[in-house]
Amino acid sequence: MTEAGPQRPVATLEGPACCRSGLAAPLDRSTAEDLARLLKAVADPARLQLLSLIRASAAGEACVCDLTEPLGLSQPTVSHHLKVLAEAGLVVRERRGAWAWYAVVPERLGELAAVLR
Amino acid sequence: MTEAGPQRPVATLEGPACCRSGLAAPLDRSTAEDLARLLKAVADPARLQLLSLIRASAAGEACVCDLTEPLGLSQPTVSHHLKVLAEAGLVVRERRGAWAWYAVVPERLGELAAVLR
DNA sequence: GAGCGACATCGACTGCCGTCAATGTATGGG
DNA sequence: CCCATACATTGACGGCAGTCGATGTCGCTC
Repeated sequence: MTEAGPQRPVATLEGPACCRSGLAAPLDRSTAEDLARLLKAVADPARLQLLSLIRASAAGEACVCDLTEPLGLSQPTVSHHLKVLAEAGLVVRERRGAWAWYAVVPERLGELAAVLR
Repeated sequence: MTEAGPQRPVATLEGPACCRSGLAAPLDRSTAEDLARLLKAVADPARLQLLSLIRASAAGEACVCDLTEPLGLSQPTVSHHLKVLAEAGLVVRERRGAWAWYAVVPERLGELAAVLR
């Protein structure tokens, strides 16, 4: 059921819209936990490499088989990391035949970057 | 000796200068680990609250005693988190009498944000 | 200088996270 | 229809990270 669950703890990050500068105002516990959850998804060497590899791919997307070797990790591990990234909304998955193609969501990365500065 | 160790694994993040867009090009393992180390320092609810609290303080700095209560954590735990942030270069410490004042380093946060987008 | 107050460090416990081998599921080809 | 391929899930293991109480250290005050 992990496939199409729209109510995930991914956090909105944008409260009342406007120019939220993130850490400008004191964060309450709940908001901080949401943000931390999202940052944890990126705070891993393997997942950072995955994001960079996918982004650097020809069409901006890549399948698992192309990612396993350059990372030097087993296929289940790569799948696991991609799932974490997907649940954080940082990548999207698209089944195409027997393959699963992953593409990064630049807007999501932008949100993350915007909150930090 | 932890006070003045200049050779810590904080990572430079800026390789050959220029406009490094971070995840644009494939990251090698070592670079990814450095970046992840830095992101891990921020990927924690308590530390995010600390950063926001310090930044929202009057003079842009705060002592431990002012941070313990709003976080609802023990003093040793707060000290621990501040040490992690300091080792990542995200905050600086200044002893003033019996108190220790912490201030955020906006440039460091900016670097982090720049790498993500 | 003796005692107090602010912070740092230590040691221990607990839970979470990254990793893999083994297994399950589905798609496509012969 | 059966097998090979691509990917996901499960279960288990090891290590790390967050938390606290207890203790250590430094500066201030009387």
